[in-house]
Amino acid sequence: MKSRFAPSPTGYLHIGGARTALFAWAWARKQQGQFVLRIEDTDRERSTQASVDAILDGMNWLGLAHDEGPFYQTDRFDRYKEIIQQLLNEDKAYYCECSKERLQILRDELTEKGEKAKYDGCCRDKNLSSGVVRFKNPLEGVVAFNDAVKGKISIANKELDDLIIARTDGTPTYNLTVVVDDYDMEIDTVIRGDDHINNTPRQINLYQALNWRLPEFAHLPMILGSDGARLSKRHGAVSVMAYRDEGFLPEALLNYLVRLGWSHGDQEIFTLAEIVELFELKNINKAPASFNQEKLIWLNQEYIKSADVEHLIKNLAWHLDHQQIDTSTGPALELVVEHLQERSKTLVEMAEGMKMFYQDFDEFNEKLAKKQFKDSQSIQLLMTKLNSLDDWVASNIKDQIKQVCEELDIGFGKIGQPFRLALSGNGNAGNIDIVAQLVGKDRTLARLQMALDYISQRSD
RNA sequence: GUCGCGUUCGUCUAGUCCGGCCCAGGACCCCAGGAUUUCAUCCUGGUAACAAGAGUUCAAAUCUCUUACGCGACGCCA
Repeated sequence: MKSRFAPSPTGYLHIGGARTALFAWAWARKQQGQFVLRIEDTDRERSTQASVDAILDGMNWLGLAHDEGPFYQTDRFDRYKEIIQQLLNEDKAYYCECSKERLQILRDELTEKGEKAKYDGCCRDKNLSSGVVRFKNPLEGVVAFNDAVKGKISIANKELDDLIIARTDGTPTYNLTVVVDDYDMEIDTVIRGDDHINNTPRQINLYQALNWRLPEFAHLPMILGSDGARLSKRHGAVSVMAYRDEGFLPEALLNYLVRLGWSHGDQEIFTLAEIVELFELKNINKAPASFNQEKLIWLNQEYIKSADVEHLIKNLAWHLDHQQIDTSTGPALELVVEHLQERSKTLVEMAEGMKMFYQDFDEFNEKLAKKQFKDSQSIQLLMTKLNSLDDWVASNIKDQIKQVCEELDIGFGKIGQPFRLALSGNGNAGNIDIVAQLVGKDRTLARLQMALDYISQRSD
């Protein structure tokens, strides 16, 4: 069994494409079959190597490995030509010399009359020998197929026209290449977006003209933006790699994507292995789904919370580099990541939260400092106590804080809050004793001194 | 416009094939409590939907028809 993902390289890998790829990949894996990657680059005007690279990068980051390919349609022009010639020889296709202008006028006229704009078959019987090549679509009858997600679909042949299968320059067009490739590559299940659903009857006619067996079709509903319109740039990030940049874990994105239009009862969280094991085409929804960033964030957080520290560190590398955080000196990365795991929605957040352990800062958050840094006595006392601490571990630090509370007869928060701010600069810190331990003795004392300086400066 | 496809809480969805167990369940978001050294996490609870109408039936979210709305296709793009 084989399925495929066949993007055209006219841009980066976007969310919709990624989900299509995921479904095709999951189905192949589930069947213990092969997953084929094919680059549909017949449109040479718009296809770019940069896009090919971007798609490959995206697939790679997601971890959707292909078993065959990537195949490039531009490498297969001889094969397409052969098929086009065969169709011409068998009188199943013909040359057409209608100009683009004539076609445009024809379309305008038909649209005006309220009819479907389709080619009128003008050159069908002219026996021409140059121009574009058109496929002789059957005039009568109905094309019907059973879509694995949409169910029975049928359309009358008279709704279809004679589609162009080769351009004036001889290059083949999509509807021809996709049929030839899916046949040659022995694709059993064609999984693609339902924007292709209207092409399917034309392709089926092509299969039949060629006497080829039909694959199964599974048309996935589109992904919509929050406003119900087709997902596009104005809805925010649509590129898969933008989600890496924003701090998402690939498996979280995959989990989110698989639940967009597919479900297995009430289960929300799926490991990759579970997706493969449980995936069924029949559980795919017919209706389009809206992309909801909040749920993605929730999932991401769930994944971060339960991930292996090592795994997080691996995925964090890009962010540390990007945010220019040098972790070569300072506390062990593992400990910091572990501490941040429960409090980071994204890897970007986590990296930001790491800064206080590896970088010094010049000033405190002004608003918080004004509120928290008032009493120098308690800070002074805390400093003295911490300074004399030999074994710099969280439990001892905690004891010292408690002692300060007792001696001064104040609540934990009274000293805890200023301490927290002193350590972090912005108040974003978790367990104060652990944070202090990780920040280290020297830096902790230096920052408390900074707080003291701040207080004396203000009172001047 | 024509053709195709679709329509369950704000969002993702379960249930629809084989009508009753559904005055519709789960999750995100939101709200209220609780726990906690801030935040976060965690726990408990709550709000909220079968697009509309007609029909079949003892019984319809589930079957049939009509309407509305949405999306897609209608390219020498894919």
